[in-house]
Parts: sequence; C-alpha cells; structure tokens
Amino acid sequence: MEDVKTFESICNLLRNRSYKLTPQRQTILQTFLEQADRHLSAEEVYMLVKHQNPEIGLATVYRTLDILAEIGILLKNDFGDGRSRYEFSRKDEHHHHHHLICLGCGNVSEFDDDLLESLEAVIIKRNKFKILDHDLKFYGYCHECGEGH
Amino acid sequence: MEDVKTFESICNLLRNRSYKLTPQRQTILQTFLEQADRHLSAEEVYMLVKHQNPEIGLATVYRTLDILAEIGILLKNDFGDGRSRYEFSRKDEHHHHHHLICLGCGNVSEFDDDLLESLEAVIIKRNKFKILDHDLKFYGYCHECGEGH
DNA sequence: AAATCTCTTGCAAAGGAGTGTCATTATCAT
DNA sequence: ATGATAATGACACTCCTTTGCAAGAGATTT
Repeated sequence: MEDVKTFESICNLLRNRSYKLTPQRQTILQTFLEQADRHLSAEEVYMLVKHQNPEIGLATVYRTLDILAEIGILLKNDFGDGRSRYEFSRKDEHHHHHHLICLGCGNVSEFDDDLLESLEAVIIKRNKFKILDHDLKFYGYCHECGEGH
Repeated sequence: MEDVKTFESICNLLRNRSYKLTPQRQTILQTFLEQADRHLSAEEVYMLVKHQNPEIGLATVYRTLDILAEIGILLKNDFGDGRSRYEFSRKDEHHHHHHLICLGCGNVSEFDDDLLESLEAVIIKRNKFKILDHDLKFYGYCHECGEGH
C-alpha cells in the first residue's frame, strides 16, 4: 500500500489502472504536487498548467482531475463557491478532515477532529442510516480577515 | 416574534418588508407549505406551482425563493446534487440541524445535535477563526435503500 | 521498428443551473 | 381610480462542466 505521494508512485498507480501516462497528465500531476497544500479549482489548475504546456485543453484538465479523484489521489470538494476544488487525499485518514472556509479571502484551512465518529454511531442507531461519508464545513473569518467582522 | 409559520404570518412578513403580495408569490408559498417536510429545488417548486398557475415563470420562482430565504422563511441548502434545495427554517434553532443524505433515493432526513457547539469553541481558540456558520452532512443509505449496500 | 489497437487529446458545441434585461403588467398607497 | 413603483414572463446570456468527434498519441504485438 503506497501512502507517500511521489510523482513516481502516482504514475505507477495510473499505469496499474491501465490509464496511459500522457505528458498532459504528467504536467497536471506535477503542478498539483507543487501546490500540495492548496485547494485548486479546475480553472486554476488549467492556468498553472498552461505555463508549462500552453497547448493543453481545459477539458483535459477536467478529465484528468476526474481520474485522479477516481483512483483516490485527489479529493473533490465543494466549498460553495460554484466550482469544484481539489486537494490531495491523505489516505492515512480513514475519515477526512474538515474545512474552515473564510468568507473574506476565500482561503480554506483544515481541521482534524474525531468528534464526529461518536456522532455517527448515534445516528446509525437512532436513524437507521448507514453512513458512508460525512462533510463538515465551518464558514467564518480567518485571523487576517477577522478584524472588522 | 412570529415563529409559527402560517400562510398569513408569512404574508404579513412580506408586506412589512415592503414586498408586494403577488398571486405568484402566494402560490409558491402555499405550495411550499403543503410540502413543508421536503427539500425542494427551484425546478421542483416550478413544476408543482405550474399545476396551480401554468402562467408562472421559472425566473419568478427563483426570485421568490431568494426573497423567502432573505427574510428568513426558507433555508437554501446545497446537498451536492448540483442544485440548491430549500426548506423551511425553524427559527427556534440557533444553530440549524444537520442532514442525512441518502445516496440511494436522494431523500434527505434531519438530525439534531449540539456536539458541534463545543467543537466550534475549540476551533476558535486553536485556529483563530471566527465561526459564523457550519454545515454538516452525512452521506449514506437510508433504511429503505440500506439493504444491498 | 512497424503496425495495430485503443485510449487521449483539443476543439467546439452542448448541458444545466442560475441571473440579467426589458417591455409589459400588477400591486399598493393615496 | 390613479399614479409611482415593483414584479412578471420571456428569453438571452453567464458560468462551470461535460460530451461528440476527428485527429493524434500511448502501449503492445509482430
């Protein structure tokens, strides 16, 4: 089980899933690795990738992000700003972290917590609902934008 | 402070905010009151409303839902299915409830909990983040769809 | 190394939700 | 009733995303 996300290991993962290792996919992957802490939209990835390879098409970016999400490399997030945002998935977390979304600057920071595990147990019992995933977001103002609000 | 949501009380609220009480708005409101437990999208409201008044336009539905959300009658939700969904807001909750979204039938049920209050306190301290709102969703399978998953 | 098969690409067009425009119409206060 | 002002419906248009398709690579076999 790979868990360290190196360029090489992800390339191998693609090959194992019989995805072809095209230069476009490599460029997109590399760009993402250089921005590992950010939550990029397809458009943002597209802009960054164009510096390396201006020939690349937006549809290819969308398709590649889909694939990377499908094989578990990326996570597709919806922060309510009308576009999907992608981040590296850390497989070590069985349940992923939560997000703090700043309404001022739009920046997204992360927050880890296990409180929800116990909450899930309650819900399963009380509501007879089989939980597969959860999604917790906090909206507010970060330290920089906080003054004045 | 009104808290019981009768047709009359909401009409008064509209008038007080100097919104005009048009037949379209009344029809939309009435339709919503008849579906009080559901989480309807604009398109769904549009379809329902057309039975009463086929002349009504989709844009009017969007505009009316916006207004009703603005004056605090409705809550606008994003359950990740690509369209906004509206529900009655229960003002008695200072923090609103969470949602259980069934991946099988798409049905949305509700869940109340206060656990997040303490979590917010932790976040405010640890991340210096001023929280205004939160949004917690659980994805999984409801009792009916649960078998087989 | 060439041929082959299949997957990918880029482009342009199409989708789908939601918003803006604008002439026409309706509401509400007087 | 009447006039000021807001709301309506139709439609064009935006924005993000997906799709159809012909041309262009990967990878694999000969």
